[in-house]
Parts: sequence; structure tokens; C-alpha cells
Amino acid sequence: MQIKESLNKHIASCIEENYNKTITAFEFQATRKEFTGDLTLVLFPLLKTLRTNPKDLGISIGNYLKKNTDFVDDFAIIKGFLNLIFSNDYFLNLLETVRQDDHYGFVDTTDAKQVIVEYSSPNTNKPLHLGHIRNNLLGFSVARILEANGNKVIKTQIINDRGIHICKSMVAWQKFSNGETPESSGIKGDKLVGKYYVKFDEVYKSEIENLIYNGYSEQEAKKEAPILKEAQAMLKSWEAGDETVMTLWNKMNNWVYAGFRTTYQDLGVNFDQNYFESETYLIGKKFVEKGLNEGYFFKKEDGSVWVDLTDEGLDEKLLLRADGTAVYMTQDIGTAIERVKDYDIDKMVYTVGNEQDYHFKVLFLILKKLGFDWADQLYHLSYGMVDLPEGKMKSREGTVVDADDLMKEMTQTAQEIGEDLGKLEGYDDIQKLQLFRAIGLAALKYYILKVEPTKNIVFNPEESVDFQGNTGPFIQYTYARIQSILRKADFNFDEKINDFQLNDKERDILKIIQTFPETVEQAGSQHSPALIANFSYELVKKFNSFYQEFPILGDNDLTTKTARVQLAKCVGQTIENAFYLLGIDVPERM
RNA sequence: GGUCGCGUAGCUCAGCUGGAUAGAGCAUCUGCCUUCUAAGCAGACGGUCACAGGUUCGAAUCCUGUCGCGAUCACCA
Repeated sequence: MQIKESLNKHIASCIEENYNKTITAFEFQATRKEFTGDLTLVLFPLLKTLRTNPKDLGISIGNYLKKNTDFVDDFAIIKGFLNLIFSNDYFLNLLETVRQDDHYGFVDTTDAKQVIVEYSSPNTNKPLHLGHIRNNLLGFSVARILEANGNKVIKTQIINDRGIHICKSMVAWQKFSNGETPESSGIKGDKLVGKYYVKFDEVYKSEIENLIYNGYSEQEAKKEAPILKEAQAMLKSWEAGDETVMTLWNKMNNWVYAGFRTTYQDLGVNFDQNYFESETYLIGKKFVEKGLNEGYFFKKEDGSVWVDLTDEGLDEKLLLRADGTAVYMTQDIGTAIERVKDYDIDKMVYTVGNEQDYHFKVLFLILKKLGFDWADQLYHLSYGMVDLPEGKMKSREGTVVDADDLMKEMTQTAQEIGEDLGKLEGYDDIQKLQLFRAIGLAALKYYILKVEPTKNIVFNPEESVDFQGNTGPFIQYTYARIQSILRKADFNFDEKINDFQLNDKERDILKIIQTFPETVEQAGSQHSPALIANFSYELVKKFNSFYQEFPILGDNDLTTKTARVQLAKCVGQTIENAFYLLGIDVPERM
């Protein structure tokens, strides 16, 4: 980055001098491997304005850089490309810089902006599944990336703890559980509540069948099923604040939260602040009414409140039901306003699946209509679905991939592979288990994060996730080998080296490391952990190739050894930093 | 039907602010463990970048249209 700025400046003054024209931005790209050179300036775009040919221009710029900078050693012109060759010293300096900086690639937070990142936001009646895993990993990673870009990040979620679906679980539990609790049954809290949600559905269905058998139409039956009526009655009691209902609601919610807490912990994600729909929907209602009074919204004859977005090319959207109760949009309005009240934010990121693209478009427009300037700072981090080879996950068909089960399976697979390889002498069972967990999770996390958020993912639970090739464990493995080298290097490799001639592979590695800060920046502006993942892979691949060909601790002279150990250390440090941004642990051994 | 997203090797994905001969992994095949960890390395095979136009010195990348897949357009969340 710095070097590009410097080059920009020099090239600009070269053109100023020789062509008497002012151009400030130039196009660089990494030099293709089949050509010699370290960085390439693309000359084509300049030719027309400067009225010259690539050869003359290239020679003129090349010579200028050679004379006026201390890092351009030589150059070559091929077609419209000026390939710059950097000096050995330049790379040695880079090596030294990176080695001295544990936070290489991260921006120091001096005047940090506050950013809220929302993710996860589950329903409280079902356990977390594979889709939530993608959501959590993306949100958590983006939060870290934004932090690395110098922001102060507040991680949050909105917990959907209100509404008819909660009452369904509650009714079913009351009727059928005989007082079963997580403690009495040994079932994880969220799973237990999920069980009664399913139970409700079963009973509901059989009641419908019964009613149809007794002469009801299907439509009537769906409305008249006794258990549904019970749930609706319970919702009313809940809204009225009925004490026994509230107690039950609190009790069951706490079971769910305890279950979620375990899953989050296993996944390695966390939150700074939770918001609950049960606490924000009233705020939303208040502002909808305010908007209505101020003429931004309108009321239909039946009393329901709407916003007209036809001018923006969208439809009319419901904000309050005819009976005055809140809908999804209402509570999201309230939540956003509440958050801005709590934190002085510069930006808010919503990590929510792309099936809600429309919802967020509308939400942002509504907040804008209500006169909130910060509405422009809201960003919907939209991501694709996680599908199975046979299609969508369907709870009805039992094809939902449970988050806890999946993590367990990944750990088991890592264990099978790890024990086969048997490289862990001196590790006790607990250490081994921790390691296998780290590897299994890395496989899962990397597999999901390496794909661009906008794309759908096909996840095949049968074939499971790879542990070879472009995977988390592959990168972890390289890191572990580097740590092994550092352990074995029994000489002082922390001394600065001055006159060491780097070979091509060593230079290649440093060239990649050099791009890390801009990769982090780009990942931040695009909200894309995938960029970090792909960077890691590229770096590791280069390093492995080097590692295979050149001995690091072999019979080299001390300078060579020192330089190579230092390089390995830089690679290790960069992997660690990159994986930190992805929320993946790196093991000392594996 | 309207809107949005996606379409690159058999499979999973990179590459997309336009640049040199489109890259990886998996799978298949060939070599490499007496040497710093073989979860590795080197190589082979595999492509009409969905299709058709346009923009220009140059298009997988930008624009338009067509086709295919998905999402969404609920007094569900």
C-alpha cells in the first residue's frame, strides 16, 4: 500500500516533467508469474492522453523510478505493461517491518468509529441449525474485520422472544411434558423447547384431521383446532401480562438462552449486547404512530397502518395490524431507534439472509422517511442460503442440520484423521480433544467463510467437509509446522539481517504478505471474510512450496537460516492474524 | 407477472474498480516420506467463463436482451 502511494507520486511527477500532464492515479497489478518483475504498471490507459507509445513511456517511467526511488532496481516492458523489479533491500526491509509488528495488517484505533454488527438473531422456539452457523460466522468475522479496520464494534443480536410461536411451545409443554425440564431430562434447553414446538405441530395437525373428518372444511379446521385456540388465548394473556403465563414464558426462555449460550460458546462467537423483541416492539409502535400523526404513513378503513413506498418503486407495506398489534417491521423500527439511542453509531450492519433483502430495503426507507439521518448508515449484510444436495433444509422432513450435532461430527472426523496420523506424542486426552475440536471447527468455519456471502452454499453432510486442499486444517497445519520450526531453531533468529540475497520463492512470499493490509481493508469495505480466507490460502500455498524446496534449518549458513526462520515467522504471524479475523484458532501442533 | 441475486472444469469455489496464455481444491492418473510435521510437494488430465448482441486498443469482468436456478412481492417472523 505504502509502496503504491509512493509509486503513484513518483510516476505522477515523471509524467508532469516529461509530458506536462497531470495524472494522479495509476493502475497496478501483480506481475504474472511467467514474467520477471514484482509489480506491473499498466500503460495502456495512459497512452491516449499522453499521445505516446508504450515503449517510450515505459522507458521514461522506468528510468525515472530507478533514479528517484531506492526500491525500484530495474524494469522490463512487455507490450503495454511496465514490469517493475524491486530491490532485494526493499524486501528485506519489508520482512523486518512485518516481523516487528504483531498487529501487522490491523489499523490502530485512535479515533474509532462506533459500528454495530447484528447477527444470529434466532427464534426462541427452535435450536440453531446450519443456516444460523453461516450467519454467526459471517457476522462474527465481519465484526472482527471492521475492528481491524479501526472501528469500535458492538456485536449484538435481536432475540425474537415474543409472539404466537413462543406460545405454541408453552402450550404443548404445559399439556404434555409432565413438568419435564432440562435438568430432569438431560436435554439441552433449546432442544427441549424445540421438542414441544414440534409436539404442538403434531397435535395441531391431528386435530385438524379430526375436525375435517367431522365435517369441517380445511380452512375452518385450521382456525378451530382447540390447541391453536389455546395458544392464541395464551398470547392474549401474555400481552396482558398475566403472571402465570409470564412466569412460564420466562422459565422456558431461560432454558432456550442457556442452550444457545452453549452453542455460541462452542462456535466461538459472542455478543456485547442483546436486544429483545419483547422490549423493543412498543418503541416501534410509538414511532409508527408518530409517523402516522406527522403524515408519513396512512391508516386504512379497518384501522391498519401502512407506509406507501410506490414512489420508491416498491409496494405499500403494513406497519400495524388492524387490531393495533405490531408486526415484524414494527419491532425492527423500534430496535434500530433504540440502538442508536444506546450507542453513538456511525454505521450498523445487519447480518440477515437474502430472503429478507426486500424487508431491509423497506426498513431503511421507512427510517429515512421518519427523518433519521443515520438511516443512510445502515447496511444489510445479505448472504445466500445453505442448501443440501437434495435442496432446501426442511424441518418437516427432518433434514435440518443441527448446529450442535454438526460441530460434534466435525470434531469426530478431525479426531479420526488425527489419531490415524498419530503425531501427538506428549498430548494428554484433554489437549487432544481441544485440538480436534479446533481442527474440526476450522474445517467447518473455513468451508463456509471462503465462499462469497452473496452466493448460496451447497453443503453435503454425507461427504462432510474436506480436511485437505483449500481448507482450514490445511492452513492450520502449515501454521503448526512453522511453530515446530520456531521451537527447533536453537539460535537467535531475532537479529536484523542486512545482506541476504532472497530467492524468487522468498520474494513471492513477501509479495503476498505485503498485500495483507489492503486485503483487510477491502474485506472491511466489502464485508467479505472470503477475501481473507483466499488470501490465507494463497500465502500458505506459496509457503509450502518454498518449504518443500528449501531447507530452513538445514546445513545453511547462519544468515540463511536466520532469514528463513524470520520469513517463516512472518508467515505464521500473518496466518494467525488472518485466522483471527475469521474467528478460527491456530494450533501450536497438529 | 414485478423486483433482487446467482450461472466459470465432472463436483466445490477463486478471479469481476475492464488488461498479458481464465486459476485452485476435490475426484481420476504419475512421481516424491532415512533429511525442519506427507492434513504436504511436484506433475498430468479436465473450460464455448449459460446464450446472443453492444461498448473499445482489449470483456469472464461493464451495458442490453434471452434462457436456467433461487429468493421475494403476507394483517408470518
